[in-house]
Amino acid sequence: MTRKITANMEDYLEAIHVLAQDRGNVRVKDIAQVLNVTMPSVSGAVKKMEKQGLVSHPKYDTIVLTARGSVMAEEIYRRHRIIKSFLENVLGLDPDIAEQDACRIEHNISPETLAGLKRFME
Amino acid sequence: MTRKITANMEDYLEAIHVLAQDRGNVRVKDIAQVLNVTMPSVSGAVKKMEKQGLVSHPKYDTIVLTARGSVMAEEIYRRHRIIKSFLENVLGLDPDIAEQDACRIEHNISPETLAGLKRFME
DNA sequence: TAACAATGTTAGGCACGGCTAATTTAAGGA
DNA sequence: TCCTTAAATTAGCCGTGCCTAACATTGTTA
Repeated sequence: MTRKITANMEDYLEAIHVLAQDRGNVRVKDIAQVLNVTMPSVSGAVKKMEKQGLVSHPKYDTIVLTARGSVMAEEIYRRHRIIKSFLENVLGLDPDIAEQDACRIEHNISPETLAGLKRFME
Repeated sequence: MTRKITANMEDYLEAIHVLAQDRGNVRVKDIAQVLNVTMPSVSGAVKKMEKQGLVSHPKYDTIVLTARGSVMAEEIYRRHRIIKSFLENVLGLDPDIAEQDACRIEHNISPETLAGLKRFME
């Protein structure tokens, strides 16, 4: 039932989640800025996510995560935080690099490895 | 000069490298088997890699890495081994899972993080 | 040597995800 | 109210990388 989602869509989902927390409402333009893509790219991605029931987006309006989208976004962001924290606090990496790497690794890590990282930090 | 390469091409390069070490000569079929794709997919990928000067591949013949391809493949495989070793020996993960995760993470990790992992294991 | 099996390639199509250019809508100011 | 501008959308294109179906080549074997 939980349809698989691409790494790209995970990025969009996460960006929306973070923007919503920071600024309240989320527009196509904001996402484009954060993800460093053009607005048409965001439009297309959001449309796809809407079909998958992850966001709600009335035309020309702001974008809101559905319950399901929210759950997924939080899960992705949770992975992100764990990975970043590990890189920063355990490996002692520069926060910017830790952030960058977390962004990419978060899409490709198994629950087991994630649990391993977490265990390690306690 | 070192043209950037996609994660997918890295997989192909690595597979060829490993196959060459294991069995000596490498055929389209072998790569297809290892990467779990069809032969036409391999044909296309190999053609692209040939254009980039990474492999040599006479029609209907075996595939051989060029010097440049070899250097890149070894570098990728080195990353792979470090990551796998970390997951297995430091985090104590199952070797199969460590292998799987290494395969995916190796394409998305910065030199800094890699160095961090390595440092950690000494 | 002729035919068959295995291997490889080509042709053509699909999904993803990016882009630019052109159009549409919404919102604010004269 | 009308007009300008910012934001968003649509249309259309491109590259990547996968697939199936059809064709070509190689090598083996009867």
